[in-house]
Amino acid sequence: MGQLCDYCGEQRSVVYCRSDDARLCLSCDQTVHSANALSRRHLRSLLCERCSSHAAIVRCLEEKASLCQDCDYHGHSGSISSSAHKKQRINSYSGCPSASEFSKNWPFVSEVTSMDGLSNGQGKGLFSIDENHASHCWQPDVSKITDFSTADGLDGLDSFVTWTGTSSMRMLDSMSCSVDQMSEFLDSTAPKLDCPRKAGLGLSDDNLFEDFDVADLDLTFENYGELFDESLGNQDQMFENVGFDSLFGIKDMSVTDINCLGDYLAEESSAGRVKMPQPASSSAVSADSIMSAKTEPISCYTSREAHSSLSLSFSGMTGESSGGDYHDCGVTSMHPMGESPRYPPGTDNSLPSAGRGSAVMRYKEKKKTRQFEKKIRYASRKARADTRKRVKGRFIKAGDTYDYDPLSQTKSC
DNA sequence: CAGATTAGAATGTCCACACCGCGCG
DNA sequence: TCCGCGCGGTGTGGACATTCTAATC
Repeated sequence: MGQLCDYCGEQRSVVYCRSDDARLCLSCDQTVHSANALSRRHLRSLLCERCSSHAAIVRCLEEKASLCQDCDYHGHSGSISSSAHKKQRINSYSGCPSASEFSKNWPFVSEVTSMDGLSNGQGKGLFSIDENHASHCWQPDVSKITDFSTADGLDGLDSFVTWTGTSSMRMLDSMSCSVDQMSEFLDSTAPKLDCPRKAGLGLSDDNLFEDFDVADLDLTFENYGELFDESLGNQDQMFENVGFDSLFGIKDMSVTDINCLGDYLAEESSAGRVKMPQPASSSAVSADSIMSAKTEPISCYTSREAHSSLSLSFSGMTGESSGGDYHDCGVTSMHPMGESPRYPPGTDNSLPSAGRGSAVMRYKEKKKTRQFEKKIRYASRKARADTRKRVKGRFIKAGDTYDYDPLSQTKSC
């Protein structure tokens, strides 16, 4: 028996909402996410049937179970037979799907639960997979998120791709990594990639980093509009049309590519040819940490758990490499599990050269004007803080009197 | 050359509370 | 629409703890 719905506490939870960090039954999912336009945008996915904790990203056809990253990995990496299981990717969705929409767009969703409480009452029995669409393509479709907020969501099974083996996309939590390290790392690795798919990564492309120095990259953004090409007019459109990957010129990065990159980096690192940034202790890689991340986009994958120390992250990184100038860019870089970067349909995913050029110009302009020295926003607060009593650097209550002797390290009232 | 140790630098955390800014009547 | 009130969150600096990096053995 799975976990009960976080909202009603009665029905079995079926859906995981990342934004709310909530596990909901389908009825409550519909109720909660029909409240307003913002909640309708929440990306949800099916709940892992094994751990009932995380969003499912794959459907194992053999086991007829929807699994999260961890459960998929642990369940399918142990033996050859299990790793050969056919699987299909499960995408996220938004909007407020009715039962019929659910079953139409996700016909594989059948045996998991009933749609008790759904308004139209059609949803008995939902989760199953049409194996006619099974193929052995390893490369999941990374382009689609079912959007039930629009009239034309997904066209049924187009959103599912089947492969075998583990999903193996170990997503990484943020870790400390200076821009210099990142730049050095990219500079040193880009030309050397010896991965069959490196062309797909774009890392072998000499032009990729032309006039694009990561160390110069200003990753401190005022808003998402600055991050993307403002010429697009509105940010929604930007998110619709531009993936974070495009920002960095890495396009068409499939899971295979990521695996190759991970493998390559592991080899290079172990051989000492690539110095990898040392992960901070807080950077323990876990799906949990990712799922709890408040902000989303930009993906960091490695190919295997063993490669978890090779993660790249842009969290807390800015374009300034000098010490003490780190600021959280406010845009951490994760594709939540099972969620794909969104690319403009039917196009390549590279930033248009004109847009890229303007982005570079805007960056350079901002770099000229930015100031990193501490700026006092409220002089009155500073004045107050300057006169406030402290003990060991900490503010103390105004009424308290401390006879603090720094040598004795004790206090008396 | 690899590993252990050490020193110094960098970064994060904590505290109290005035005040800013927002929502509400 | 404007105004006043109440409330919650923010920002402020110094000491200390923790983490990271580089140098040395």
